[in-house]
Amino acid sequence: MSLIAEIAVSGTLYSFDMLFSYVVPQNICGAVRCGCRVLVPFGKGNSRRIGVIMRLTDGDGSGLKSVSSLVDGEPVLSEELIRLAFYLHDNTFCTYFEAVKAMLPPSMNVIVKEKFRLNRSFSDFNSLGSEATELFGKIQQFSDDESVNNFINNFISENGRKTVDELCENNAVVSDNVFRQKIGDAVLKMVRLTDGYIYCPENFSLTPKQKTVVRFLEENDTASSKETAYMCGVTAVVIANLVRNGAVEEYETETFRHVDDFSDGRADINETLLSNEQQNAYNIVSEQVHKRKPAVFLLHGVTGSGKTSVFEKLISDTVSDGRQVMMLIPEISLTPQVLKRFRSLFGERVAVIHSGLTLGQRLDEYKRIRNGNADIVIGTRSAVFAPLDNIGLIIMDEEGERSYKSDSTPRYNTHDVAKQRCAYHGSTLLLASATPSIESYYLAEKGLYRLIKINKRYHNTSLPEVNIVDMSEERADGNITEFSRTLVDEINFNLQNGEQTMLLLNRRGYHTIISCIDCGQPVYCPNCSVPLTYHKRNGRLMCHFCGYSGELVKKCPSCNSDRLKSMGFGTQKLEEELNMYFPTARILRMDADTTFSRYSYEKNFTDFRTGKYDIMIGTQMIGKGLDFPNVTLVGVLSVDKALYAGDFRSYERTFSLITQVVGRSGRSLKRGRAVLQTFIPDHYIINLAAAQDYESFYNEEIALRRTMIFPPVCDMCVFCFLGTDDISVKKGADAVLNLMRESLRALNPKTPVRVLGPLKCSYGKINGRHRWRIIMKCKNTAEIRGFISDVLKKSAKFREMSEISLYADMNGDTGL
DNA sequence: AGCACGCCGACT
DNA sequence: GTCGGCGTGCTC
Repeated sequence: MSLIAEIAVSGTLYSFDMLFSYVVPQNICGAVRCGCRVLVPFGKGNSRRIGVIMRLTDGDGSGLKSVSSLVDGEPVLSEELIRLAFYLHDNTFCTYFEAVKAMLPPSMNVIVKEKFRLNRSFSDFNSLGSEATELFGKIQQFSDDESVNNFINNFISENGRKTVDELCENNAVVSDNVFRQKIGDAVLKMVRLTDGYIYCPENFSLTPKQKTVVRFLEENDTASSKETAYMCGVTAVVIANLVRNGAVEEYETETFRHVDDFSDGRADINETLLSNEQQNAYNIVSEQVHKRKPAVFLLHGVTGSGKTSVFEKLISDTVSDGRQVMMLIPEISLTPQVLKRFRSLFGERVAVIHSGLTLGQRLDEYKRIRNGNADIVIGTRSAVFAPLDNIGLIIMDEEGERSYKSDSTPRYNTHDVAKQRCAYHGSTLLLASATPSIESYYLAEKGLYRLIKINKRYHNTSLPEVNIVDMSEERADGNITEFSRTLVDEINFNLQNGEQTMLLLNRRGYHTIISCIDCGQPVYCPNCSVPLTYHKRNGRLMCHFCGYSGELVKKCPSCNSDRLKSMGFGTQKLEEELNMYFPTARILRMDADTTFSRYSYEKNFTDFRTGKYDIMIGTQMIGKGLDFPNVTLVGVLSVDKALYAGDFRSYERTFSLITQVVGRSGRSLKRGRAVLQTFIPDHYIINLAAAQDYESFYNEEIALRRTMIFPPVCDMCVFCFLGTDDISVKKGADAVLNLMRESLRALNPKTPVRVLGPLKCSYGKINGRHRWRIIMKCKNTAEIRGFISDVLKKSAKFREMSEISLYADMNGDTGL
């Protein structure tokens, strides 16, 4: 009998993934525990791979390979998180290792490197075969360890590692494992011209692209590599070549960001005063938290109802009961003031997890949580895996946001993971939003979630007064600008009264695209099926999906006509019109083009809040969770297109967007106003959003979902096929469709399963990969998940699928 | 995905 | 008689 470890091994494909069993060698038996990372030999070549021990059993180890070495003294995953990894594996169709990896901070991605050295006292040549003896002879010619290591590594890459392994087994060569933890590499790569170039430019012969870069650096002295590449419209290769021939040098700066900003001082939770409705919500949830039994609440509060104050009280209450709190928010970079607020209330007991931290900082926060030094965790989606061991309460703010659904492997839904954790810890899940997801409200209606409402705004201000403006009338009256007369009047009113205005644009219409007057075709990205957008800042056409950048074309690529026009409500046109209407207004433009680093958002928002601007203009991002007390007017320039985005959730999203952004208006003492510009003023979504009438919207929408059979009435699994050749991707999808039809006949599930497709995805090509999808309406049961897993595994062996990748996504986006 | 095995053609 | 093409099958 020996100790057997069942291990989630890295680098496996879903089609052959499983837990792999290894014998634990005697010398590390005492130290090995579940949740520890190990190094194991894998595959024919026995290359070393990292893995995580998921189970330990006693058994017969004959025929099994042995664990090579132990990486961690202490487990990196608790028993609960290991269970959660199994859950992720079973529910999101990912490999065991992918599931495990999602729960660890990114800096735990160790890179394993094997380092070889020669045993110089080795003499037992009789035990070696002829090839091994010959190789040993060659290795002996190197005098230092470094060259020995290089030679052996080269030998392995050319000849495989069989002979080297023989030498290792006989102790002629020793293999050490070197782990390189990737931490602290969150630095910004900067470039500048070298002194050598500045003094003697004539010594360098440069290609045209290199010249652009050099000219750019002459003007700007220094810039980040990324920005330089962006501004010059070149790839990183050009810069790398300049570095190689010595004209440009690279250096690094810390991406500086103050996480621990306590400058707001200390705040006292007792100063938070609750309204009757808030107090009632607090009482209900708090009572449940103390019961220590899992339960889910849906807090539906109108915009500006002060949900955050309820959260604060609940958090304080839960931690004083000796339990931990997790607060999840959709996008952390947009809510710095929330963070500051929590820091000032709870100080260092708060840990923050989000992508803006450096890897080192993230690891520190992770350790603080694991060691029990932080009992309040605030973070985005991935923070749901925080290594807390005694959770009392999980809060999901703006629970209807789609960012809670992961769109890369593992494709989990944060709601479901949070529920798993609550079930384990006996904790309360509090979902909160002004516009809950249809799914959540449906479950609340069915009595599975307990619904709590806050109907009044905190300061008792009424909801904004909304004016819906029919843009077709404006056009008919000869107004061809994007600003209706009503909106212009309202903005002028605000300018005169020193009050602030926010303007929301639809992202699609915001970008300028170039299209041909003669054939009507827009200029497309060569890798993706989206039109390129014109960037004023670098004067180039760029693709937002793959990062392609090209010269501004002079001729239409489809018909060669030179009559091109810029289309869309682009930046330039917008600015011209703003200048025309409001020549003296101070305007803050928030878009990806002006804000290179996402952290300039924070500064911009602060500047806006402190009154340095009169008008803020931007896309979706300005609608989310921000609190600007002096904003009394919100203008929605156009969101019509979002209603027809081709996903069954388009209405839901548009309703939510309009409701949220209109709710930004008049959050303090003055009543707000809003102007909604639209070409379809009678559309019920627009009217219900204007009235902030969530319940009526829900009733309409759920009726629609029932007749059409869409979630939450059923579940939807999307099978997405990707590959370089469009026709073969379609063929692969067809083959898999056949398989599905056949196995479904044998399966005969309790609820009907409907399979649609294959359909081309709405973005038919991204990054040069064509995309097709099969949509399956079903009920998300263990049986159906087994079926899906089976289809994925079987189809990987199809000849038609050899060059095509496939993933399944349960209840994700169906349109993409 | 790697990696090795294996079964056929073209070379010394 | 051997080198190397890439089809097939496995990964504890």
